Amino acid sequence: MEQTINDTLREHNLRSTGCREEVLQTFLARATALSHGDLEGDLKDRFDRVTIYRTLKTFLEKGIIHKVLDDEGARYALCREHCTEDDHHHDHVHFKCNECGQTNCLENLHVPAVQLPTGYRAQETNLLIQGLCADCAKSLDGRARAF
Amino acid sequence: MEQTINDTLREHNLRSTGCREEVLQTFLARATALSHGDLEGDLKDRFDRVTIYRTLKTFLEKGIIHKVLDDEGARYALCREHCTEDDHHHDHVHFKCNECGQTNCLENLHVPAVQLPTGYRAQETNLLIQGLCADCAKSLDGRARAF
DNA sequence: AATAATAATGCAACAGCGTTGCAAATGACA
DNA sequence: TGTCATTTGCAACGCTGTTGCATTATTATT
Repeated sequence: MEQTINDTLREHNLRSTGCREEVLQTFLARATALSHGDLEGDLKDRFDRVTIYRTLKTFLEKGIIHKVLDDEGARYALCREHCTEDDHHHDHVHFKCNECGQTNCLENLHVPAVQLPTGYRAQETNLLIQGLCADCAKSLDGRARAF
Repeated sequence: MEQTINDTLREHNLRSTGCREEVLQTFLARATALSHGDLEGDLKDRFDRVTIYRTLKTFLEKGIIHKVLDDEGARYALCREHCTEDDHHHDHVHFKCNECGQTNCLENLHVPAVQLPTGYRAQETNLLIQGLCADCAKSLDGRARAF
């Protein structure tokens, strides 16, 4: 694992540093879209806020993570497909649960094509669906039945 | 026009005040999604920043404007359909031009349905397409041909 | 293993966004 | 016209994200 992380950094031409390793580690462990605040919560005693910001920026540029549009501020998630500096490709759907607050990539759902008006050209697409994730929907149903 | 604005406010149970009239006026005049900063630019000599924030918040709650997801911060646009406090309904596409920076509602393009994984429930959907609007695409082509 | 070159970090400072509390001003309505 | 609830402006604050600069760590090279 330790190895995987350093391999990933090296593959993207980045030096291995404590902050980068731990940020990447956190993304792998949490497996959900994280905000800067989420990361700062975990890492602030060991690293400076600014360093975390710069790490996110670097990872974004190098294609290790991608930005996830959220109704409140920015989040980031690992690129599962192999992205590089020049070729970030993400056309999957993002889902935010209004109950637990988690935002996730639905990797295998990709954004349906939309017929734009004449002359318009699409470059990037971002689809965010908000609602209830399977877990929350289930436990809310359970709670409702109890009444 | 002046009349329309006050009617709209009244319909949503809001008092007519200078700031509300001018903010609404600005939305009608600019016909594009506006950020708080855009409004502040136009109105800051007449109204306080905070008042503009509160006006946006009120309009949002009452269903006069809706939030538009943007890659950098929040924007707002008029609700064309008739929304109320309890019933905000927006399933149209938002388009942001990477050249001129404008974000617009494509009212008549609505978001295609997506088959979510089992157990998931959708409540809101937000599709942002970024690229070139017709005007910018055309003028960029023209410029390219000149070389 | 030591070094030099380059890159990353921490710190301080700053700008912008968005919110809150409170006193003063304003709008709606009798 | 006066009353009351609502809205406004102001001051202050916290959070997000950025920049410049001196220090420290990583990497490649000898």
